[in-house]
Amino acid sequence: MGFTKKHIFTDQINTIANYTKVIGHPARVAIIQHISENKDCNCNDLVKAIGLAQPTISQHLAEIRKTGLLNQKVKGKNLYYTINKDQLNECRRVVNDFFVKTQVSCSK
Amino acid sequence: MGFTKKHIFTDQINTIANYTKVIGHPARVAIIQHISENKDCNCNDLVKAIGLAQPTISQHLAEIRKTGLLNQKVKGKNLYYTINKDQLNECRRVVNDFFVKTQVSCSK
DNA sequence: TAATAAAATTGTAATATTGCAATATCACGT
DNA sequence: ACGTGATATTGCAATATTACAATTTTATTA
Repeated sequence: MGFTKKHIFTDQINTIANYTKVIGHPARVAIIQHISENKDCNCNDLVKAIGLAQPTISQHLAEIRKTGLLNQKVKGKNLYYTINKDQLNECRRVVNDFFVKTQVSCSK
Repeated sequence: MGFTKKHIFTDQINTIANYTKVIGHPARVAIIQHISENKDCNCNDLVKAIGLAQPTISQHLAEIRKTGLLNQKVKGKNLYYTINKDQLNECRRVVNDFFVKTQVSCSK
């Protein structure tokens, strides 16, 4: 095989896994942190700061974007990224709910 | 390539990614939830409850074990799993710190 | 319009992951 | 010791992921 059998799981479970999967790579953690810490951060800045090639960073950015965690602002030929705070909060809520639910269940 | 360049990231970032990567697969989310919700849950129970083959469940269990999130209790020929609450709490703390740090940074 | 600069896309190689059948291991009961 | 049941391991096929070079796209500026 090689592919994940998503159809056998509930939407709720897939949602949790989708969010955590994005944060499940150090480059994407570093990208999210760098964007949050630096106003007017573009792809090139991330390439320099993180040390992966430009296509690699661009690819990771696309993965993060899929979950709605990024906003883009075009200024001339530059594309500046910021964190979508609402979506980050939603992501945090989903992940936190997983922890809370699990902790409550296993304390019964 | 194909492998993750972990050495270019800080330990802190790799720790976050390691924890979230484990939760980044729906089968592992389902396994963790099922174990937390059911006392005396063994591998066979998970196979029946989740619907993946026994070797697949066993493999996912091994991945979750690597992060220290599981305890094992041998009772005869059965192996019962429970959640390691301390480690789950540590995991929650690491992931929550990531969210807090990111939210604080991008609100400046 | 040509040169430049930034970022996405394409193509590709290497490695990792997912899933399962078959087998091995381990502990119990007979 | 033998059979049984539970789980881990092995081996393998299919797919996904990671990373980068080369190229394309897009917008800007000379």
